[in-house]
Parts: sequence; C-alpha cells; structure tokens
Amino acid sequence: MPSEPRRLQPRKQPRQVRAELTRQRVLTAAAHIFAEYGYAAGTTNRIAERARISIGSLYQYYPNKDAILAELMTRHLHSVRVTGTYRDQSDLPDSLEDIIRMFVRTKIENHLDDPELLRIMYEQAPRTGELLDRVTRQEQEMVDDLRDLIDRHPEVRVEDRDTAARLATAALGPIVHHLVAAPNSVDVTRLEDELTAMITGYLRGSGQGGGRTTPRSA
Amino acid sequence: MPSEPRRLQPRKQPRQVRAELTRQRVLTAAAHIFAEYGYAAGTTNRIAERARISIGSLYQYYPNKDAILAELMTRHLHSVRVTGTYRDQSDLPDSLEDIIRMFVRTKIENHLDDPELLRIMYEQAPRTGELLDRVTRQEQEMVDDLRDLIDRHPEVRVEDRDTAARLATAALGPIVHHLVAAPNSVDVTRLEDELTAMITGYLRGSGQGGGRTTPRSA
DNA sequence: CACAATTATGAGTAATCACTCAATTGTCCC
DNA sequence: GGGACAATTGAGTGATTACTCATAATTGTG
Repeated sequence: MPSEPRRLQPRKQPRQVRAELTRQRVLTAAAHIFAEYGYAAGTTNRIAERARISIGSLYQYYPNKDAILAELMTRHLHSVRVTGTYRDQSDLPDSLEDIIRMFVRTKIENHLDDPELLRIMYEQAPRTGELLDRVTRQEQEMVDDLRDLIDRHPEVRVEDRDTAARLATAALGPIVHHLVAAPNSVDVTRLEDELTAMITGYLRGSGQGGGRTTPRSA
Repeated sequence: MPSEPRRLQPRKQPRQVRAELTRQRVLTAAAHIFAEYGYAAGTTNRIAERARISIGSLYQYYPNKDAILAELMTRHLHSVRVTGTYRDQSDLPDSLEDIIRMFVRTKIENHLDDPELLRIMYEQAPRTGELLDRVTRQEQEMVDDLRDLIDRHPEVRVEDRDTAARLATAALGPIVHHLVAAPNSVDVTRLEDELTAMITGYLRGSGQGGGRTTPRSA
C-alpha cells in the first residue's frame, strides 16, 4: 500500500546566505548518510547530526524525508541531461562503435561521482508519485535518444530496433550500478571498452541470424 | 553503521506436523508481503496476519525478521544451484550460442517465479553477515561456471576471458531483474533470444578487434 | 482419561522514527 | 541602538516497529 503522494517543494524560501548554506549542508549530509545506511535506515535525525544542524532546521527547508531524496534525484537527473545533450547534432562520430562508446561513456561518467548513492536512489527510492514519473520519463528519453541514434545508422542490423534500443538501455543502467559500486570493481576504462564492444556487436547483429538452434523445452 | 550479525537459525525445531505447517505458512506469507511492501515496510505483524497466525507463533520459528528473508533467499539459491547443474558434462550443446542460451535461459527461469520478491531480495536484503556471504559465493560460482564453459570453447575470441565472464554474469542478473519485473515487460522468449545474441556476439569478439578509435579525452 | 510436551495466542514493552513548535539567537537596516 | 524579520534550536509527540512472555489450547502417549 504505497503512501499517498506528498509535497516535495520546500516550505520556505531561504532569504539569507546563512539559510542557503544550511540547505546545502543538509543535501551533502543526506547524500553521505543515504549512501552509507540506505534510505530507510538513513534517518532524518542522523542527517541533521551529520550536517551539524538541528533537526528543526532540516524541516525548515524540506517538508519531509522524501523531499530530500527527491532533490538529490532531481539534481542527478539534471546533470545527466546536461552531460547527455552535447551529442546533439554537430560532433556525431561516424562509426557505430564510436557512437555507442559515447553513449556508454556518458552513462558511466554519470555514475562515477557517488555510485553508492546512485544505487540507493534507483533501487530504494520510494516508487511513487512525482519522483517515479520523473525517473520513468528520463529512462524513456534515454531509450528514445538511442533509438534515434541507431535508427539512421546503416551498420545496425537488428530485426526490431525498438526492442534493441530498450534492451541496450535497460542493460546499461543496472550493469553500471552493479559494477561501478562493486567491492572489487572492474576498471572503468576496461568497462567502457567491453560494454561498447558488447552493445555494438549486438546491434550489428553479429549472431548469424536470429534463428534458434536449441528447442525451447529441455 | 550496519548492525552486528544476527542469529538466523530457528530457535526451535518443529516436532509436530502442525508446527511444520505453520513454518510454511509464515514463509509463504512473507514472500507475498515482502514482494508487495518491500523489506522495510513488510512488517512481521503483517506477515503473521497474512499467514493467519499470531505474531507469537512467527517468533517461535524465526528468531528475527532477517531470518525469514534469509530462509527465502536460501531456498532460492538452492533452487538456482539445482537448476543450474543439469548442464554438467553430458548434454552440453556444441555451438557457443546454444551454450550461452542455456545459461541465459536458466537465469531467466530462476526469476520467473516471483520477480518482485527476487528483486526485493537482491536489492533490499540487509547486506551483512552470513546472508551477504552466501549471495557473493553464489555469484562467484556463476562466474566460474561461465568461465569454465567458455574457456574450452574455440569460438570465443576475447582478450581477457576472466573479465568477459565477470561482465557477462554481472550483466545478466540485473537485466533480468529489471526487465522481467518491469511494468510493460518484454516477452521472455524474445528476451532470451536477444540476450543470447548479445552475449554470444560479445564473446565471439565481433567488434573488429578491441582497438579504440575515439580518443578518451573529449 | 491423565498428564506432559508441544504449539498457539496476543496484549504489552522498549526502541526508534518522522516530524512539530515554542522559545531563542542571529541578521538586516534605519 | 532597536525593532522586525529570518533562521536555528532541541526537547517533545504520536505513530510504528520488532520482539517478549505469561497464559491457553492442542496433541501425543500410556
């Protein structure tokens, strides 16, 4: 039974520098606490303590706990979009491999900052209301971007380009989460190379035809 | 500050059928509740209510909440191992594609039962102590299995087979979680085909050599 | 049936949580 | 300085949680 949607807007606009600073301290502290304890166990009291402000101050600027995570998420999504749009028109590479590499690299870069926090945000964030919508929309944009990219590229030989775009996009996120945040992580340079090879190969349709050679029922 | 390791063993062995039945009711109810509410919000009282037993009975057989999830996880891991080992020696297919297909299919099948629960278990389970160890070990076994499989196959042309095995395995789990449990899910048959193509292509080293053609620093 | 062992019950407890609010302190500007 | 407003404080509140334990019901056994 997901709780009803909650207000996410701050209850009060800061008018002094002091206040803006407090907002920022909360955000920074929350990022650390959520990354370390997870969302449920990352209590508002702990966040306030880490930020070295009182719990009351925290609630001056964030109406509830969800709002804090929502702002962290918003900032992340924004940075994703900003990083992503530099591949607009002009400097598009020619080869499919290089296009995919840009795609992969962007995604990896977006997760290098604070992998643990990102994982918490995607996995444990309350899947409800506005926040969920935003994330869903952003994912759809990514799929569409990739779809556009591969759509007009001759090297791509896949039956269903829509599914291919969905799969490739859906694959990328979780893998990066999983591997960048892993204890003994793979080197990111190598990760970029391998993921690029993997997706490029897949889109080129390197598997000789799609024909299945093993019967489904074992 | 993760909590210290907790006992996961039941505090009392059931001696009557009645008791064994109660244990089972708890487990079934917990699977539903966790899948529906998540781990944190899936309270023990709710589980007891769904199982139509009293909260006291629940704690007769499970010393704490973690132990319930641990047993669900154990049962899942066990079934994975059982399903996985049928590809031991004898009936190994010849072509790389078919081998990978078996691998992929097994993974997908393991997640078809209760995708939501599985996602909760992998994403929200307390990452601590014995439970974490078990999961880590099982993942390592999967990597090793795949490594063995591809190691003696001539079709595989990848520089570093170890990394390839790690990547392919690490990729599979999250993708399957993500897509099988997704709202408008991809058809599982298609998913199997695409994933097989993707991984097979990757292992064959279809990308013309590993050489990077775009300079890293943009 | 009698009696003990096992199992079931659920109100109660201590801890923890998100969040409030009356009081205090700091800042701005004349 | 002084008054108005902004910002900060933290003890407190009510809700929720995991878990306990004294008591009652059920079962196995002779």
